[in-house]
Amino acid sequence: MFEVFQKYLSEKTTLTDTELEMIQSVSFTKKLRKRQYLLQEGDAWKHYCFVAKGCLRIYRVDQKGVEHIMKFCIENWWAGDRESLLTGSPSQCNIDALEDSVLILFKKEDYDELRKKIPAFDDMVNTLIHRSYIASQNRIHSAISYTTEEKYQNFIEKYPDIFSRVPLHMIASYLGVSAETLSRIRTHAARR
Amino acid sequence: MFEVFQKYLSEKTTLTDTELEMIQSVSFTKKLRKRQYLLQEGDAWKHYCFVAKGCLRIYRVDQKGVEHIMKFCIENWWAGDRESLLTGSPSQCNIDALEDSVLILFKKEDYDELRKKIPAFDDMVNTLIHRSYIASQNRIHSAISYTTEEKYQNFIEKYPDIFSRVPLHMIASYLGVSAETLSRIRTHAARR
DNA sequence: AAAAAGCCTTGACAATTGTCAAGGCTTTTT
DNA sequence: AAAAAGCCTTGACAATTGTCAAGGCTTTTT
Repeated sequence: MFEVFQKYLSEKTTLTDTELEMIQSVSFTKKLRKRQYLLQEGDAWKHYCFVAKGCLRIYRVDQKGVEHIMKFCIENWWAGDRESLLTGSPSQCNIDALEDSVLILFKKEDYDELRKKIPAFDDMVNTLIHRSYIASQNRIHSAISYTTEEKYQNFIEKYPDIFSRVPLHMIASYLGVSAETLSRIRTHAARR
Repeated sequence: MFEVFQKYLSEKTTLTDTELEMIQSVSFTKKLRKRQYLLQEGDAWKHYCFVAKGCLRIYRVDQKGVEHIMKFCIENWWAGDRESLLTGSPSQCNIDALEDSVLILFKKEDYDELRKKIPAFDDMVNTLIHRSYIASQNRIHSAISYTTEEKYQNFIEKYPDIFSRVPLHMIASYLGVSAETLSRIRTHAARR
């Protein structure tokens, strides 16, 4: 499965064979069956994790036991909890697999080492975090500005590939509305 | 006013006098009177901007003409639009001053040059973007998980210094609720 | 193959929120 | 000093949303 990651790298940057070999040598693969956990609340997260196949979901659970989905991660996305990774604190997130999945993992130290040794890799990672930040800002904008219907339409437009493989009640959770409300918005929208 | 930025730098990293001189030599100061604009929708944003004094607000305007506040920036915060900066596209944001303000600015190219030449500065900037991302994630969590009252309490806890100098209707906008609803939540909360 | 679990929709009703309007107080402008 | 603008609150009412419950369909498990 490393070839999926290799393809991803080749689309994002240019590496020599030696550099690619360095990257591969510190990577390791993990397979997750549907419903298995990659991370549970309270544990510290210490890796970088690339999704080569499948679909993960990152969520937090509130005091009432309700799950709130922070992110879906399909092929070519990165999963993990940056807060726990950066601060070393126990994670508030759970990550589990919505489908059987294959992941390419790096220990934080190895990954940081790669960034120091391979400038092109470092640049790529920099761009990545920038883009993640921008995506977050746009999601915040959606959350505070859009009506529920607009949030839903925006999600479909932006993530058609996620929309088609994830249950609707999870999309509702991601958008911050109840499953029933999303259902009603859908029937309402379909009628027009 | 550069000394405010210098103090900020000394708290975040360690630099030699030469490095500090390099940074100062490419920086420039801008003063903004209350209600003046730093950036208007449609213009490209090409700087990094540190707030040495005052208070700015970054907001977007929707189709109905309603403003939605993305961020408040007080002393020691960074203002700007990373999306426009990274992609070169025209900004969807407006930035204006809520108080008379003093800003330390860098052209993007100069800033990037500093990062290349000064590893400690580069590390600092890296940490900064990471923390910004984490803060965004937590705001998303608040937006999709909390009740309006919880969002409000969370804001006061996290940003007491912003809370005390910004009008309530702007905090309402930041939280994604109407000013009237926030007002009612406040009277309700005060009664207990 | 049968049973269980998961997913989505719909109804009923209560709770929350937005909108419009008005009024009082404070701050800014003239 | 007077006028204007900005800010916050409150009422009335409609619109939106959440919660609970039930039912039908599909997928997964036994």
